[in-house]
Amino acid sequence: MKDIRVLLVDDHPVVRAGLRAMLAAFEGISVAAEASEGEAALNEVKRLQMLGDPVDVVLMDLQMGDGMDGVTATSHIKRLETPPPVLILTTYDTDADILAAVEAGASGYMLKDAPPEQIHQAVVAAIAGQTVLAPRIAALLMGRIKNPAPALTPREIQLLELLATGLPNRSIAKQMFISEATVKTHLVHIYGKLGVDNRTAAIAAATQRRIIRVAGQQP
Amino acid sequence: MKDIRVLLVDDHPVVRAGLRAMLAAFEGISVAAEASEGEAALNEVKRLQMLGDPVDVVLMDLQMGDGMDGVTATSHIKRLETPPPVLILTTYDTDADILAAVEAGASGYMLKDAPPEQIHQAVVAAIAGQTVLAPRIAALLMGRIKNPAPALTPREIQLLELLATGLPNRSIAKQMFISEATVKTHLVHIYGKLGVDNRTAAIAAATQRRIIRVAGQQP
DNA sequence: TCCGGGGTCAACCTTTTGATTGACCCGCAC
DNA sequence: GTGCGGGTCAATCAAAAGGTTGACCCCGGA
Repeated sequence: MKDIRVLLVDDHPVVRAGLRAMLAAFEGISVAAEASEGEAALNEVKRLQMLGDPVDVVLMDLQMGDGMDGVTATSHIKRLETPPPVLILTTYDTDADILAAVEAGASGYMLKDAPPEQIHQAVVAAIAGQTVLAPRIAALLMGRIKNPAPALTPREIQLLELLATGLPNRSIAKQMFISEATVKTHLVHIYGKLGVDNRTAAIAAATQRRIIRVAGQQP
Repeated sequence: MKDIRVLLVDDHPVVRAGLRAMLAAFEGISVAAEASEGEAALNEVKRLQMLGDPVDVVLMDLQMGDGMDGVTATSHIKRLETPPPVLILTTYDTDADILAAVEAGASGYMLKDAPPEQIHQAVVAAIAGQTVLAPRIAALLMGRIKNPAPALTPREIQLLELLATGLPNRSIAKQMFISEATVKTHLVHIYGKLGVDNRTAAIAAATQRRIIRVAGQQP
């Protein structure tokens, strides 16, 4: 039987080397290619498909130093004709990342501190078409069901993240390519969902519920 | 000549495997042991010294899921009789732990996205007794010397903490038993010291410099 | 097909925040 | 005792943020 062909996407050479070494310990699996950034990853997927030697699964980090980020790359890959499953493998377990990644079409969400067997199993399960979630992620999602989720939209979360960096509405508008009026509209919605009435309280609430992460904060 | 003996300390199996594979590519260097957390690292150093087979250098991550963190572990190791050099190898360059790590006696500070040769060179330099800093870290430290610490007063920090919970000036005033005018005065001072011009940015700056801690944030 | 939600924008008005100036009290170091 | 920094307060004006209403577009599901 042919080996499972994996594409590694991570901006850290150390992590790529680690995954490569880790996967090498298992039978029937091999690293087809590596990419240090989203755009390169997309091109690799396309290139190998063109060559008739497609990757079976993509292991994708979310945080990328520069270049296209993991969520964007995932959604691009998922828009291909015959997209491979994309397994997110990242360091953090915040809502912002998870929701965006799942919406972008990711087949799973694993944390980097997972033991080798778990990562291997996740890869196999992803190829089988299953959705795999790290236990901590699963628990987090369960908790969210019991605790009526605020249900912020991706756009709102994106805005919230800019908000937390201390930008005024005007700058947020520029960065998001929308008008200040729209920023205000989003803010009103966010305040309503979070049950607050000012930006500072919104950041506090969102941080507490792990919807966003703030500077200097550990996973 | 005897191999350089390295101790790897990182809570992520993936990263440990990566470093191991990466170092294996170089001559004259070998991984003597691994630890997933600070206390285990300290014990490994002691154990190998006792066996008369001491490690020559420690590669230490700062962020540790649970157990003793990297800074604490470093200072413990440095209190041994014949401490090996400790090279910090971490993900963030915004981390306020940089200063703490250097104070704890770290011989260097590298980022995980560094290419293999750089990491190898850093290890060699650390053993030679040199201090090695990633270019980005060096630049950051320089900036911090030029821009000395803000030196907020206790009262200002207290206010900042209330600020971070999302309270408006009026409520902060009540909780601190002062007038709203005084709250504003304090805020102006805080903004000046932190180099910002609004409350949200003040929280972001104070959080990043670990002046305050926000909800949901780990120590 | 119609409806609803997400996303966008504008006008308007109120409230809050930010910036400036000036003032007073207190304790402590010089 | 004089000066200085921390802490307190007030008045005032300008700027930003918050709240409301109403509107348009697009898309996907009932």
